[in-house]
Amino acid sequence: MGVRERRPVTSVDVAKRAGVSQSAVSRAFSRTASIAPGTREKILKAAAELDYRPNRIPAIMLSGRSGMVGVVVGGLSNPFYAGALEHLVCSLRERGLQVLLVHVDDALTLDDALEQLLGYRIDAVVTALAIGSKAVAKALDALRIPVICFNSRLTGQWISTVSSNNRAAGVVAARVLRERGVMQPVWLAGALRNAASVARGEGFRRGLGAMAGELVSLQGADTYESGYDAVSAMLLRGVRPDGMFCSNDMMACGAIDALCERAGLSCSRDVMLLGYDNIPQGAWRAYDLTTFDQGVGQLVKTACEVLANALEAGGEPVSQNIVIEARLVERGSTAGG
Amino acid sequence: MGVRERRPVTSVDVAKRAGVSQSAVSRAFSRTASIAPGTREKILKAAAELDYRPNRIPAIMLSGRSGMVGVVVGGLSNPFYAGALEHLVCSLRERGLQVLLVHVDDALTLDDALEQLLGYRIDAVVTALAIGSKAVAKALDALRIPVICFNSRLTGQWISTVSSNNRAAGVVAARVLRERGVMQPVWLAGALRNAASVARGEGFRRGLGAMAGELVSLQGADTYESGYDAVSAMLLRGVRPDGMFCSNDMMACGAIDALCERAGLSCSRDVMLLGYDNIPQGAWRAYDLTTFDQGVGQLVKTACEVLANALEAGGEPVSQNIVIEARLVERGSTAGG
DNA sequence: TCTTTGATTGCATAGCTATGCAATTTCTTT
DNA sequence: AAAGAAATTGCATAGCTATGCAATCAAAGA
Repeated sequence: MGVRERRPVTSVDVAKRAGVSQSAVSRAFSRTASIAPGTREKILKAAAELDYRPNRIPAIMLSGRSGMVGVVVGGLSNPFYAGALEHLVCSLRERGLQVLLVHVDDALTLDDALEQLLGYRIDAVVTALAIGSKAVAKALDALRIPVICFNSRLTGQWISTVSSNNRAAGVVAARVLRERGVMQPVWLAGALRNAASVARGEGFRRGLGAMAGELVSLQGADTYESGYDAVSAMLLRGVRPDGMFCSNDMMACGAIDALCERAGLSCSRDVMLLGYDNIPQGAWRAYDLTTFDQGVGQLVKTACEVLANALEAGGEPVSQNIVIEARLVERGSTAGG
Repeated sequence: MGVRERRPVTSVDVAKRAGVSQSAVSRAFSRTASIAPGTREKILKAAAELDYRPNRIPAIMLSGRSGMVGVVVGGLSNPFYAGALEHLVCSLRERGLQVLLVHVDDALTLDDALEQLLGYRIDAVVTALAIGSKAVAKALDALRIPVICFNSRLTGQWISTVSSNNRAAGVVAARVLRERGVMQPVWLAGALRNAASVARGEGFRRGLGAMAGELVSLQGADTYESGYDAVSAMLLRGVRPDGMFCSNDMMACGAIDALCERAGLSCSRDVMLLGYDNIPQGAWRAYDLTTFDQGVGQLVKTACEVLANALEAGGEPVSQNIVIEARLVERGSTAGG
């Protein structure tokens, strides 16, 4: 048998074996093309025997569309983002789009990463970056391909956003605490440049109304540790809250642990507490956290629809901004008693 | 100015503007090619003015190498996998490899997904699937490209594995519990087809030695809920453990919560408990979980090296199996008192 | 100055598929 | 049965870059 050829199987090989032209092979694998059922069957049989897989690369060259979407993530350590990514990958695949994944620490990495992705002629970009600056927006807009951002305030000709109604949720959080007689409310903010966090804080303050004067604001950084540390410091300063709203669930868990461990305060009995994101860990019995569910499924589905619209716009920039209401999920941390 | 052309900028456009040939442009963007510094500068300037990005697609056709690696994940809801993915994406990018991400629920999805990925001529596959069957191994091996699996027993000409020493860790877990006077050990297993879990259980049983007769084995499914439920059922049956080894941290957290809530048992004071994976949540104060750290960094680094080897093998199948020792991380859940 | 060497550049091509168009075959209709 | 309509098929080509090869040019040595 001589040397085993490693040359990949092409449509020409299949055509030869099936006794048809190369174009027939191409059509056999296309859903829309016109081809006789018998011919298709014959070709698919030959293809299976040769273990032929249609090569998408030449098609990309011809159409200029790769069918790949660049997905930029940062902070997968937050289960909310990990879950969102999982949903996103599935939804995009259902639409025949592949995910080219990039992880980003800072703006520098982002530029680099985008350069590389552009070489692959990605059709669009989806980002779940919590933090976005004007520079980032500019870099994304310069790509001249559709960009979809979650919970971001980035703007641009090509940039669409899908966000939960952070401000409204903040108002609701305040109402819940007021209704239950909270006298000393505390707001635990996320990273300074996290637009969603800022909006949640604004809503909370507004919702507190007359009580806003009593509000104590803490600065966190979106992580469990930052929540734990911020609340520990607050306790050392002698502040004794009876109600808290935390910009996300990770920090909320940190806050609960600090309250308990540093001051013996029990969440719910001594302090009512709300988080945001509805991560699985918030439902763990040790935390039993009241929180806001952004509806990851809905969020991702909407993002995909926006994306599909933008891709069909035929090279014209599309910019939509969609807001989805978050749903309050009440658990033990606001049950009182 | 007429109609704005949407045709993407090609190397020919840059060549024209810079007054050189198309090949010169190609060489200007290549690190190895021979080109005069002045010429390169001139070309890069023209390229920047036109906003030209080298297109990798034609190069893929010529070389047959896409520079993309298919990464198959399932269960990103386990923070261990989410973290591993994050590391992996970064490490691969440092080596100039892009990540084409696929999420998989079951074997069916996998076949579909692989079909699609093959169309993009991926150079290799990396999987972090906890669960692998013979059918999966066969499907992967049939791709005739390097495959790297984490913590798996999949075998094949093209399949390499990188695993932590699950059995040895199980032995260590048993020793820890024995040394601290545990009389009623319990093993909480992960999903049945999870090879890593099986190995951990075997090691644990072996490490218990004479005490293995007392061992109570529970069946979980790798999730928090499954751990909570399995332990709750055990408590209902009247079993009162004083030492537990859980196949992963998620289940360990569920176990701790069930012990406390269903039987008022305190982890550490009444029950010594170990997990596996060292997920961030295990370090949260509410759990303070002793666990085994697989060393994600090391694991991923090794996987990338194996991958690089395999890619350099020039089409010949490569199969390595590397085992890394897990490190015991002692925290409060085994502190006693 | 002439030859030799090395560096730089351009030409031409390969790589594989999808698709417009024309040619051919099959089916319908009268 | 003939003509027209519809379906099917093959031919030829575009799409963009990297690279072997030959040609050109500059520099160095004789």
